[in-house]
Amino acid sequence: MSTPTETPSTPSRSRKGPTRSEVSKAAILEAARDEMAENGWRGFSVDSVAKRASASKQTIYRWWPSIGAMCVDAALALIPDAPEGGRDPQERITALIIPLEAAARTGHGHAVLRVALLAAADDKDAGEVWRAWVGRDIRQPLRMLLAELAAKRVIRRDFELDDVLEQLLGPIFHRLTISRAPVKEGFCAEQATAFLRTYAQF
Amino acid sequence: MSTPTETPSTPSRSRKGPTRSEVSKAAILEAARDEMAENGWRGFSVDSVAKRASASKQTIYRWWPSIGAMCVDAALALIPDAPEGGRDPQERITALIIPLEAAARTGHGHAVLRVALLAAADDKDAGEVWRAWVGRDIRQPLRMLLAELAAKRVIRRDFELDDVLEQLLGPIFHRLTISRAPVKEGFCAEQATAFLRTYAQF
DNA sequence: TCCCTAACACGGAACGGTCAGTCTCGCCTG
DNA sequence: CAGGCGAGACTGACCGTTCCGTGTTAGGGA
Repeated sequence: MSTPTETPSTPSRSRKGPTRSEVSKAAILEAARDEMAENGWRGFSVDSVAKRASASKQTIYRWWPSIGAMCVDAALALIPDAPEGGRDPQERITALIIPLEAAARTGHGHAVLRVALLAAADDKDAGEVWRAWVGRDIRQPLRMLLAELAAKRVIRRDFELDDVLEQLLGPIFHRLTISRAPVKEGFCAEQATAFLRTYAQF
Repeated sequence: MSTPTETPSTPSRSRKGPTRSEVSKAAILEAARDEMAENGWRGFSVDSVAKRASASKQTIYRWWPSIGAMCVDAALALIPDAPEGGRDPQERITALIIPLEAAARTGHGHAVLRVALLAAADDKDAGEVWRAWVGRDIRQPLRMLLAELAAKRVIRRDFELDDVLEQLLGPIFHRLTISRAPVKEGFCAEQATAFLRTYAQF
């Protein structure tokens, strides 16, 4: 997984007492994913997660500032690392977003990602966790790549980075949340192709 | 407004007793919009809507099968009718989705639409109401239009209608929900342009 | 025409059940 | 001995439903 922001604040190891149990944390995230898939966002309950993970609610609130932040972390753990992009511009753009597609292609991942997106849109903390991840793993590398492509005259220079991001991510998020249709293989590659056609030089 | 599906089932006028109060219904929808904008989806409560509208919860559940369905109806009432599209393909596609942009361009509309989208993604009834509206007001006219453009060789024939829909709607929904940035004028026109570039004949 | 009555909408209030977020235990670990 | 842990109590809020008393309307009998 792509180290989902250190948000679950691992406490500094310069004090007395036991360390926080990574075992409990993992059990909580696992239970959270199952509850997310079963009950959606509004129907999601901390009590159920605690019970399913045989953990105490206190432990959950020790790791995360809000349940939304926990939901996003739980989902981010399903997203694999990005592959090495080749030389082809289309391949390199696809490589940035294909981890999302990979996570979304199972029924479980589809549902978990949906709830995480709902959390990110509905909960302040969750939104920050999500945007931090996107910023680091997608937006930043995308910015470098686009700058390079613009310099090479592969794409036009008059683009707004965030507009491009929305064009690449919007469709797959729409599919995950509103239409709920399966994400077919190559979906993200299509978005990359569409972007290149849109912003091709002349 | 674009008659948001008759979903709030207006009962047939062939029975005894008083008619349902359209005044109450309007007050409820108004109150619902305010609560949506203030509290988001998970923080949204029926009790608060009832109190704010000086209505009884009974009345709410008489009109709508679930609070999600009510939220979607409340938001749909903000969406104006589509303008007449001109002759230009780009204009005609833009005309289909610009009502969404118009509704999203105020702070209030932005927040209300966001919650409606969350409801549609999270609640079964709400999702049906939303998809029914999109199907009637956007998907169906879009299908006709695309068929015409394909026949005239303006666009390629190998497109999937729902993929196009996602490409047109995904970015604005992403902006409403995840990035929460203001929707600038011409946003939808850009999506239409991007689509035409992507699917242009060769 | 007039009025009675059954049927039902309304606001308000209450219900049992669930949940969030906090707190307190007693135990255990480093 | 500081602090994590599971367990569970607690308060206030909420959901979805039900009941109440009042008001409004169509249909029917005189």
